[in-house]
Formats: sequence, C-alpha cells, structure tokens
Amino acid sequence: MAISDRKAREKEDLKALILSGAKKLFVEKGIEQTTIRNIADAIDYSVGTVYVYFKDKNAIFHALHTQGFTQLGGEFKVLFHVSDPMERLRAMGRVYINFALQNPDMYDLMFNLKAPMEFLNDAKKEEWSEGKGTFGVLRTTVEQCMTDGHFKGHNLEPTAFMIWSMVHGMVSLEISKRSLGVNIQQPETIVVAAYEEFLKIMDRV
Amino acid sequence: MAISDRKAREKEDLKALILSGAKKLFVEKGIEQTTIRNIADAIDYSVGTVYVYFKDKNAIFHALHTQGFTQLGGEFKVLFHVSDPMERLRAMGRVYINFALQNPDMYDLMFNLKAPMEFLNDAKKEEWSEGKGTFGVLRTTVEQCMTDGHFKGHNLEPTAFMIWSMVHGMVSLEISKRSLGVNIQQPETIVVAAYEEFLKIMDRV
DNA sequence: TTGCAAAAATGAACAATGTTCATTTTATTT
DNA sequence: AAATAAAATGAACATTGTTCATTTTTGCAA
Repeated sequence: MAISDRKAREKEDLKALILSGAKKLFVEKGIEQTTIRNIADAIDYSVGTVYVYFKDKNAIFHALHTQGFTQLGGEFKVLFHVSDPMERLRAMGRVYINFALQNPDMYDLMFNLKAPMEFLNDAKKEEWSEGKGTFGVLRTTVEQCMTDGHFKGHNLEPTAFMIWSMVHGMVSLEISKRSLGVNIQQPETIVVAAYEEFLKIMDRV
Repeated sequence: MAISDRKAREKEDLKALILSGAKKLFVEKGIEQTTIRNIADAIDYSVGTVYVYFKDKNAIFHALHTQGFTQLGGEFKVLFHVSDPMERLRAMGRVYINFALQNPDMYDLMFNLKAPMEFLNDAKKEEWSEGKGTFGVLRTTVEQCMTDGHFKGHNLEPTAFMIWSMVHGMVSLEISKRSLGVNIQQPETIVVAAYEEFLKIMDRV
C-alpha cells in the first residue's frame, strides 16, 4: 500500500500548502483581505481545490488558529524551567503579552474573532481543546501558587479567570486600537506599564 | 426660513430612522447580517437613500457606536450619587460589566470591532472622543482614590488602564464565547465571580 | 395654476465575495 | 491500451458594498 501512503502524504502536503498561503496573506493583510481566491492564486491552485481540502473559510481559519496555539505552547516551554510558581505566573503573563503584541492578528483570531468558534459549532464539537489546554496551564500554576500560600482567601477558577482577563484585556485594547484613541500619556509602553502595576499588586497577595 | 428649518429637521429624522433600522437589525442578527439592503428594506427606503445620509457602512456603525456610549454614559449617572471614590470605582465596574453582558453586540462594536475606528481613520479624525471621555471618568475616579490614600506606590494611568483591561477582558472573553469553551466549573457566574476576586484584591490596596 | 429649478430619492449596474458542482484532467489498475 | 478512480478545475450563482445617471418630489416665481 505504498501508493495510498504517498497519496495520503500528498494530501497532507497540499493541505499544509493551502494553510501556508492562507497564513501569509492573513498576517500581511488581515482576515477580510484573505479571500479564497487570493489563497488559491498564491499557491497556484484553483478555487475549487481549496474547497476539496477545507469545508469552508471558517475551517481554514480554525486550522490557522490551532497553529497559533501550537506556537504559543512552544513559547510557554521556557516556563518549565521556572520552578517557583509565583515567578512562573509572572513570566507566563510576559510571554502571553509578547506573543499577542508580536502576532496581533493571530492573537485576534485565537481569542476574539468568531471564525474558529463558528467552525466548532458547525462541526458540532462541544469543546475548545486549544483554549481548554492553555487555560489549564494557567489554572495549574495558580493552584500551585495557592499551595505555596499565595492568593489567600481566593477561589481558584475565578482567580485564574481574572488573571487571564487582565492580560487578555490589555492586549485586546491595544490590538483593537482602543488604547491609542484614549490619549494616554505614554501609549507605547502602556501595556507593559499596566502589567507592572498588576505585578505589584500580585506581590502583596 | 421656516422651510429650510423643517428640511433640516426632516433630514435628521431620516438619519435617525436609518439608524433605528440599523440598530434593530444589528442587535437581532449581528453586524454581518446587517446589510445596507436589509436596513433599507426595514425602513421602506431604497439602498441609494441610505448612501445619501451615510458615507458608507462604517459611518453607520460609528454612529451606532456613539449611541452606545450615550447609553453607557446614562447608566454611569447613578455613580454621581456615590461619594466615596473607592466605592464608586467598585460600582463603576459593576455598571460596566452589566452593560456589556446585557448589550453584548453593542459592547463588541464599541470596544472590539474595527468599523468605528476605521470610520475615524477615513474621516482623518485623530481622536476617539467617546473612548477618551469614558476613560477620563475612570482616570478621575482612580485619581480620587489615590488622593484618599489608596493605590499607594502605583502610577495613575497605568493603574487606570489595568482596571479597564480587567473588566474589558472579562466581558470580552464572555462575549466572544472563549470563557464557555474553557470548561470552567460555573460558567454562568464566572464573570461576576472573577470580578469579586478583583474587588477583594483592591480592598487591600 | 403653471412651469421651472433645486433637492431628494431611486434602483439598475458593477466589482468582489463565498460557495457549489458538472466537467476535465491526471493517476492508477486491469 | 482501455477502463476506472481520484483529483483538480473554473464557470456559474447568490449576496455583498458601493456608485451614479435617471426619475420623482418639492419649493417658489411668474
């Protein structure tokens, strides 16, 4: 069955090629300017072929969003070397913020845009495994912080969700250009500065 | 010149009528299903007429976003009666969260979607007066808290931005359905519960 | 009242989009 | 070499935002 093996490989390759074209356009021009025709043109295939490999546009962007989580997961790996949970929590926020600010469109796709979630709905998948996994890392870290005596009198999941919201809110306001429009004195550094304020508070809790 | 007065009034009326149709559709079906043709149909005018009164789709949604800020401003009015700045800050968060959760699409339009900001770009307006005003209320409140001795060792703008990010992040994760997919134990109440954790922390700062 | 000019409203037409599917091309098997 | 299966194609469709020459309505002077 060597031939069917090769065929399966070729199918995977073409799927990956479509995604690479989609990602290039997406990062360069955003989700709206990434049309199926553009993707097909970029990789020298026809429109129809794209639809042979992906159900629709949402499926493509769900696949891209998954790639984004793989990348974020890779950047989280440095955290394994940080043994102190509180210090690890701080570093996790920094990694998260850097990822978001350096890949704003990808971040938007992963945590704000509707496309990936609509794909899950259409596919009747109940769970969002990428998000679940990432939030799990945060929850575990907060749990270890609690074991170490931090966050006294706080509940695990609401506290973890609050911390996630904190960093998510900062980078989302930045990405959606809402922080710029608000006439802050030092707009270039506001996200980092605000995160510092948060760390100061966490140190005391 | 009574006639030109009436004409001006009629123009305003029709503009308001278009917006009311747009808002109805927008709240019912979201921004993508709110097409110019749908709006025109809903108010029994032609497509072309809509374009006589609004430059493009972004202009319509910028106008709706401004209405949203007027509404939010109205709901903030109860805060004038809260004299203690720290208590007022807490209540402000609650009002903000309630507004967002009860008007999710409007909130999205005001603080996440691109349409209103692209209108400002096209119109070459530098400033986002609605956002500026709202953030100003928050900044002033935090400033008064500092005068009262709270937030010792913290910087005003980064702290205000951090608080804004906190509540913005929570409601945004909720609205974009990211909080649901993450398998939290009590998804119905997670936003309120997380805000409670935040308040506990603020009490000590 | 009638005719005329200005203002307002119209909807057909255009380009671009996501999507489908009968047809054509290519690859594999007999 | 012929027959079959798999893969790729692109024309066609419905829907979108947008434009603009044309039609309709309005206000006013003769």
